[in-house]
Amino acid sequence: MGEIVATAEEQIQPHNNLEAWKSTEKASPCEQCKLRAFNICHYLIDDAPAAADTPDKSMWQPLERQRARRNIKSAGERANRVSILCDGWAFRFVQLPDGRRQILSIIVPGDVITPTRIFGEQIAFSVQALTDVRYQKYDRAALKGRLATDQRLADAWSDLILTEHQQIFGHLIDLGRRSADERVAHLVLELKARLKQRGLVSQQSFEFPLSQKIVADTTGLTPEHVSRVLGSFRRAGLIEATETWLRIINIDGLRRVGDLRI
Amino acid sequence: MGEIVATAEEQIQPHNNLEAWKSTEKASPCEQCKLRAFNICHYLIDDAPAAADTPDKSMWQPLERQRARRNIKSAGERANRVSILCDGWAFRFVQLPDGRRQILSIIVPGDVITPTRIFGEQIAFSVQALTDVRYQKYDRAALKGRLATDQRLADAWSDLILTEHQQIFGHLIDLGRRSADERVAHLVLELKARLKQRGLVSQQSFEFPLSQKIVADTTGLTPEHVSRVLGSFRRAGLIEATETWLRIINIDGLRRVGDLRI
DNA sequence: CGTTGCGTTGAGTACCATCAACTGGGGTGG
DNA sequence: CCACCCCAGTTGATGGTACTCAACGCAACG
Repeated sequence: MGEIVATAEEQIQPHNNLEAWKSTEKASPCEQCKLRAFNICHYLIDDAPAAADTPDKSMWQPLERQRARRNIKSAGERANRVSILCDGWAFRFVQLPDGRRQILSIIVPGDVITPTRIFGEQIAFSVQALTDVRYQKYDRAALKGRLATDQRLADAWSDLILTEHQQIFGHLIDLGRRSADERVAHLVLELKARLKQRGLVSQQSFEFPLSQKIVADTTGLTPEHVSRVLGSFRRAGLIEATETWLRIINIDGLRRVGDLRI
Repeated sequence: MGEIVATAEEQIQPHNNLEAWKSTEKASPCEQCKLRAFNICHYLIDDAPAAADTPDKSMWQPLERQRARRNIKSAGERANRVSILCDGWAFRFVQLPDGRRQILSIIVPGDVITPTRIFGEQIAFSVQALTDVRYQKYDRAALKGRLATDQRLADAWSDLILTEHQQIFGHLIDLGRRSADERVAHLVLELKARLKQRGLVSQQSFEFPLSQKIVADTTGLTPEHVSRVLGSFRRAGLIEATETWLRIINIDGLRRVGDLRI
């Protein structure tokens, strides 16, 4: 882990817009959000129909915050809010009584934390913050109301659910039928693709705040083995990584390992 | 595999209502369906609102049929129909170019084949018939229309999607964090629970038309290992099985192996 | 300066895959 | 009617991938 992605931090600063929010919190926190152009918020805010029945006071609420390693939601909890992750990373997971843990999916900035919550109050998994996070809550009923009248928002939300489904299926294939190398490479490439859609990748390098324990619990491996796999990737000149950033050096090589087409 | 569940076939005959349909095919094929009380069709047909805007001619269409081992849908295909499996079993799967195959889920009689198709035309997986099957197709747009006006149907459909989600999450946990024994036991118990909801379990015994190759592709194992696991279950007095039926002898023992609570 | 958490590395091992041979049943064709 | 094949399942031998257990370095932190 000696080699450092020296310039990465200057290139992208996903957190810096938060500094701006702090000072203007009485206005909409979404005002200066750089993700808005690339995620569902575009349809919620910018593209709202002219006759929007909801000047939606919920949109002017201050953001919720949570610190790294704290749970945002717990399995079985009931709630009538749908949250969107404005800043920071999180993950959905299930904790088994004997200590085993399976991470169901990683949530990156701009994602909806619980897209299926529009269908029901309860969720079957817990959500934990991976970094310090801020998120916006929307009232479930109000959202459902808007989905009923705003066709473009409804379509976008449908897309969200379908995309999530495909991600889960990809994950199932990884866990059921792919080797450790394939799983890890695939995870890296998938996260890169998702971050790219949000404008958070530059020069093949991006924020990657996953500890090896988190990677292990996502890919169904042990942390020790993840260390070996990532080590082999590094020695093969495929990637470079620090604690919080990752740069893909040889993307074709990495794809050869883990971007197996479905 | 010597021991036979001698009386099972007399106890339940899930296929026999089809014989009735054959002779009355000009009427609604759903007329005599025994599953209707237990699945989404209840809300589609029996519980239709008085002012149903749709005397839905689609409901009077003859059933589609497909023979065992043939694909019902292929990944990437576009279609504007949502299908409900009236009779027989099927499975959703992804075929990898190198021959590996992962089964995403098993579809039992009464299930919606593609619940998420209401959100979009395309699906990411293929569906294959496991036995001879018959299914009813509904027009996606018409269904969406009814969902918009019929609250109980909409709620039922939401439930469908949430339930499917939870099943998938359970599957992810199995593949990522559970041993072969646990996976197989869990699969058996999950299918039993789902069949029970449809009134298709009697005396702990139920139809089970999955070959060991199918079980292997579902659980991420090899057929040989599935054979060993099922063999050990049989020798331990947990289950009895024929090619198409399965009886749980010692449900507590089986639960101790694979019903680990989430 | 001890502690704690994370990553790395090594040695030994277990679980499951792979390869192979064999069985029995069902279908097919001579 | 029998020979044959094919498929599903079983069983054994062998091996590899990834796990387990353990020790250690290192940075952050109180």
